[in-house]
Amino acid sequence: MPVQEAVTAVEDEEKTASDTETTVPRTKLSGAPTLERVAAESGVSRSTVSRVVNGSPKVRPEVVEAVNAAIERLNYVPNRAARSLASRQTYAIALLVPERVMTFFNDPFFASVVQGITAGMEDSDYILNLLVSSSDPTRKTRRYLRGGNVDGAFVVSHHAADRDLADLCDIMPVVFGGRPALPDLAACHYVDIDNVQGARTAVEHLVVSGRRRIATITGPDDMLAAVDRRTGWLHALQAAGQRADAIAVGDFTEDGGAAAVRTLLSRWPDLDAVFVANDLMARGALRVLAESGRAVPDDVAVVGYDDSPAATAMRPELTTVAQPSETMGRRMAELLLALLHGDEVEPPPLLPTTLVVRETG
Amino acid sequence: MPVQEAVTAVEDEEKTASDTETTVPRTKLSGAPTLERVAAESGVSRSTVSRVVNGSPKVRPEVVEAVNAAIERLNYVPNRAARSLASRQTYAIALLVPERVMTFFNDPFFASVVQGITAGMEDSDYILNLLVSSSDPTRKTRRYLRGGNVDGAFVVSHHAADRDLADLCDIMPVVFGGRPALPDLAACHYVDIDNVQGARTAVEHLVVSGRRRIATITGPDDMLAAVDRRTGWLHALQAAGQRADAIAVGDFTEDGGAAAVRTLLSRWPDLDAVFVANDLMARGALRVLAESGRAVPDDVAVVGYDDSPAATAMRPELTTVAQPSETMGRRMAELLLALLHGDEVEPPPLLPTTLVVRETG
DNA sequence: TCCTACGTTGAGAGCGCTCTCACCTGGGAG
DNA sequence: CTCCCAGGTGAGAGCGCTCTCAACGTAGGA
Repeated sequence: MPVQEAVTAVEDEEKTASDTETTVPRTKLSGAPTLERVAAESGVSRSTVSRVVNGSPKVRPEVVEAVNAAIERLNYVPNRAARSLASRQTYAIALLVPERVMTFFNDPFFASVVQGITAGMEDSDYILNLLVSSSDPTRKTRRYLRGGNVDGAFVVSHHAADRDLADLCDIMPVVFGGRPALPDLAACHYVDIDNVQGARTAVEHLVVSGRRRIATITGPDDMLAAVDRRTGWLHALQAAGQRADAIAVGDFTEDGGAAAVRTLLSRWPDLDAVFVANDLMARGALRVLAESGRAVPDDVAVVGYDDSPAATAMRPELTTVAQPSETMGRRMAELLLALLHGDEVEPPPLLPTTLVVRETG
Repeated sequence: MPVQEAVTAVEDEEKTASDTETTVPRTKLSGAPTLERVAAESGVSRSTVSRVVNGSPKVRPEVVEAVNAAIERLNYVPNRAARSLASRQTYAIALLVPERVMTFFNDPFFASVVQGITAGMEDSDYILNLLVSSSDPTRKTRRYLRGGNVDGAFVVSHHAADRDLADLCDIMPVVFGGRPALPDLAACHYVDIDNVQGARTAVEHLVVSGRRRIATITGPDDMLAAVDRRTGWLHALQAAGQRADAIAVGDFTEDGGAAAVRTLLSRWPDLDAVFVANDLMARGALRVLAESGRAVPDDVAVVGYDDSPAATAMRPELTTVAQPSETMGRRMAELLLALLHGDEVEPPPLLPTTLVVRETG
């Protein structure tokens, strides 16, 4: 039966060729093979080829095979724009990265999350559109997002309290990395790490090793991760029947950590352990502790959070809480993909952390 | 004159509405306004609206105004897929990030470059597609790139020696961040930082401050940046009439730097300065130097490269070479945009570095 | 034997836009 | 006065795909 079709194909090509002569093509017509071409090549209709490409079950296996062979032979790749236009889906997902995160140095956490996301999307048809938005998202970004250019979005951020982001959730499925600090949590989806448990485990470790005056250096209160870690610290101390009053607030930077531990030392000179909400601050703390003549971990134990490369770069090496950042990215991808697929999803569980015991506590 | 047109618009809406009743729309038809709609609203043809949207000069100013008003009123955003399909341009650019770079994210350098790129693209119609490719780029990535889904590509990498990437240059404009280690350089475009001059300046600084035995710790030979830095070191020493034999190869990690400086110390115990090809290795070197009882900078001066946050985190603070990473990203964006626009471009000049003198030399 | 049902397939109408071309004006040249 | 040209405009044909619907066997039941 391919005879007639083969003729059609030839005619087609000739017509194309002569068209080329007369109408002057805007770009090389020779370019990508189309569905039409594959149809001619395999002797079926465009519709059937489309079905094969999209994995419809209602095509005879032998036809599927023939079409796939033709696709292979022609090296056919579907045209995304055409597909989008016809199906009203973009097969694109926005990856929103607040500018702050980009400049936020040395935080391999986000890089890992993004890597997890990309890994999780690998087998899907979706691609990622990188949007680095400043604190005041530009007209371009907004228009882009509202203009129906993406089917969904990831938000990778520490404090995702943007008003625009909340609205975004109404237009398309959005998955946040970390519980967003949004008023209406119900509307949006997120994957989070169990910061409370992570901190709690760290502090329990300190308690078990005999520490009796355990302070903490927290992050800014507008970052939920920081708040959660402090809560974990509190719970562990309450469970152990210890006082939980030695708190200093840092800003997640090394200098902030240094300043915070100085405050701590002056108000609670008898402290014998500090749980620090991230590694960078822990480094600052270590420095000040050394300057003040206290031995780590003999006089004061220190436990950080993140298990960043900085942790092993310190002397002594930092005991810290490792976060499953890449897993987080993967879960985010899975969640969004499910949402996009229209599946009924339930909130994914909090991801567990791991305490990495090194030299400081 | 809008009377007749207004009627048309109403009819249009009614037809749409009744269609909705009978044919059952796949998605809410109410959705985005189309060119057609804007045309009806402003009483001109679709063609004219298209001209206005694309900034054609051959439209009467008053018409332009009327159309823009309608666009504003309707909150019209052009449909990217339709535009792509018709114009055979995608208005998308691939941002290729080798996986290694993601994991190797001790390096705020890349984050800055990416930020520069996004900043440079802000005012264009193009958007970025993030493609994190493993060393063996997946089928998906390849197909995506060859499938005509992007108009151009950025490659952000240390060693861009991929064979696939070379081929990519034949299909579309590609701009590399850093001179690619490709056989046929002529075919592709890049923006690079003047590593030779950066290193040379650093070493000259050492020479001027009276150092007489200046060693270097280089990076791997397959990274052009490393090779260039070593060349700069060589040139400076030759110009100063000093011996240039004290070389140890590192791997850009802290431990690599430590090992390298140990080698250096054992073979050239009289060295009084080390130029280290990146900050991370410099940290390792500093540690070993301290362990070996040498004072920095009194006995041995150390100069790093990158001016990463790590530089200021060290004690003593590291003298190092700052790279204009964000500028590099910006230039990359400008270059690719020009290429895409069809402009005749000449290779951009090497970007100058800055020596940041701190405490180590 | 006819009718219905099902499983496959093809035809064709768009999706929203760009771009060519033909058409209209009006003004200057012949 | 006619012709031509140019700027400005609209009509209409696609771009490559999806999706509905109708048409086609073919097989089962009445």
